[in-house]
Amino acid sequence: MTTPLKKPEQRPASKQRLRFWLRLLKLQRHMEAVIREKLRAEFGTTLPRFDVMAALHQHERGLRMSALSSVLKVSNGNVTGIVDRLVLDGYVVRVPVKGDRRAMVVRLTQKGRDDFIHMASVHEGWVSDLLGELSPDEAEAMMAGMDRLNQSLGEQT
Amino acid sequence: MTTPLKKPEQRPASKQRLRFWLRLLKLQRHMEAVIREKLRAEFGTTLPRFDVMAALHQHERGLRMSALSSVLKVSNGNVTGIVDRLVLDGYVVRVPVKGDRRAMVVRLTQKGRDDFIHMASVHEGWVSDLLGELSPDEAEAMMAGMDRLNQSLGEQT
DNA sequence: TTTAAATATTTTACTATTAAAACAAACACA
DNA sequence: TGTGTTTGTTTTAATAGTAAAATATTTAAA
Repeated sequence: MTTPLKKPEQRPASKQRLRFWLRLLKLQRHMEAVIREKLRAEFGTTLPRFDVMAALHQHERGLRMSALSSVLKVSNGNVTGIVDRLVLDGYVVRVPVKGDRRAMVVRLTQKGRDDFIHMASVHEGWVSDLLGELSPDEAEAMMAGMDRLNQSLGEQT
Repeated sequence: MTTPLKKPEQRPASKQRLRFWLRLLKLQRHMEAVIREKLRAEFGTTLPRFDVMAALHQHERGLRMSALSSVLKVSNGNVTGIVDRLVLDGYVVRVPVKGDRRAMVVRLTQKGRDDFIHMASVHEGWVSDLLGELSPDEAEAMMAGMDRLNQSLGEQT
């Protein structure tokens, strides 16, 4: 123990980091709530559906179910349900993988691609508006910090 | 239109802010996943339960259901279910409000208080470890940015 | 080649989440 | 005093999320 007195500042670094985390959570939750609501109101869709479509848009050739859940960092069973509903609505297809009868590749349909491109551009505007307070330099500085944290988190676990 | 040329950098600020948002999400999701898993493994509880208990711990006198959902920024119905389960397990109680037979105040039980205090201190350690890369100055600088953003979000909506 | 282990996905059971509807009680006011 | 509106909470129906079990297939090993 380095501070044997009453309770002057027991572990300031730890308290500060906790405050940091609570601020981050507040910002993230607020932004996410706004984006969810706008996706619902303007496009009748949801954030997880948007996320799946975004991942598939980045990987034109499609992704296996397991790759999709790993990219999105959610469970396999979760992705199964979301993809089921996207298939129902004609935004994605499940394609059997030649040479491995267990696996399925999920891919955007043309309709899925067209709709996503439109939604993504509007979405970018929402995000930009929400972060309007941020100057480019400030954004860059904070991103550097977040990148370091993300990297250190990747190394753990 | 200010940039009538091909597509040199259509709206760089907007792209940068989008990247900022994706970094923030990644960090938040990773940290949240770790914390969820630890809460489950070490304490057999969940993040929403922890959040409710944290809110009630800050408000010793208890909170109405509606105040609770407003503090946590989740829907009324959501809180109903979480509180139901916390009541079942003896961590919180619903107390009728004198003078308004519609309302209920939710409060921590002694057991709830004791357990929360213990969990909260361990939780603080987890968060501190996850953010170990962050220097105090850096944390302070980033928090200032997040505070400005949180404030500007509060003003909108 | 049969068997065992690993892999890919889905299913199951449960908690969490929302929006909207349903209820009950309080309030406003003619 | 009714009666219509607002307020506080729960219920309902749907999607989302998890861990764990189940299934099917592939790979490895004996």
